Amino acid sequence: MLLLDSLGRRWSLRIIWELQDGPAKFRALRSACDGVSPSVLNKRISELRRLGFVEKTDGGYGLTRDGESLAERLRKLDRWARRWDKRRQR
Amino acid sequence: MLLLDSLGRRWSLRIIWELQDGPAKFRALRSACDGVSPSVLNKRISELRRLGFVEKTDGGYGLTRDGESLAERLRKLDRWARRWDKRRQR
DNA sequence: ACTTTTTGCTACAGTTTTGGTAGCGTAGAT
DNA sequence: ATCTACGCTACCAAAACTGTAGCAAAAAGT
Repeated sequence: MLLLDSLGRRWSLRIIWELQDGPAKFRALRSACDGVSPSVLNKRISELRRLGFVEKTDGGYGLTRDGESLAERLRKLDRWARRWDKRRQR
Repeated sequence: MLLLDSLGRRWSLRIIWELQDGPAKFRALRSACDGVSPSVLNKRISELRRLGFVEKTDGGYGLTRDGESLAERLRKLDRWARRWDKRRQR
């Protein structure tokens, strides 16, 4: 599966998720991601930039157009997951 | 993000993905997943069963209704990823 | 009944990935 | 000069994953 080959590693999608409301700086992004270690975060950011999902903006790291598009898909998936979780708890 | 909390670990979504065309037995599922080690596969299967995405059927391990529903979402995401990849290669 | 094959799964050691903390070098503000 | 915030690297410990071997039970074949 192509998506998971690129984004299946830990924190990849989470980073996209945390950037969906606008750019964030390295340290802010770090604490948004439960304090992921800076080495891993840096590695992920590099990968996401190479893939074209994330870019450096004036306000920190932000999503590209592709990144925004992916974030929208993730929101859909998240809505589904929430419904699933509610059904599940009954 | 709720979905990734549950399914963010390696092979979780891949297993769902590989089961989308019908049940598979342990060893077949294993080789479908690039020969993931049996210990990890067993762990993931247990988690997915506990979450209610996978169940034991007569033909091996198969998707529950929730599992099928998730697989459908993954297919949509995969279609998006393929389009993204094509655009990207230009 | 007996052998053979297949199955799900465990055990173990080695490698890779991630976690956690400390801190460097730079840049701007005071 | 000092202080603060920044991105980022280094380092080691811990956790996760890999790869292989092999067991016990069930199924299948003869």
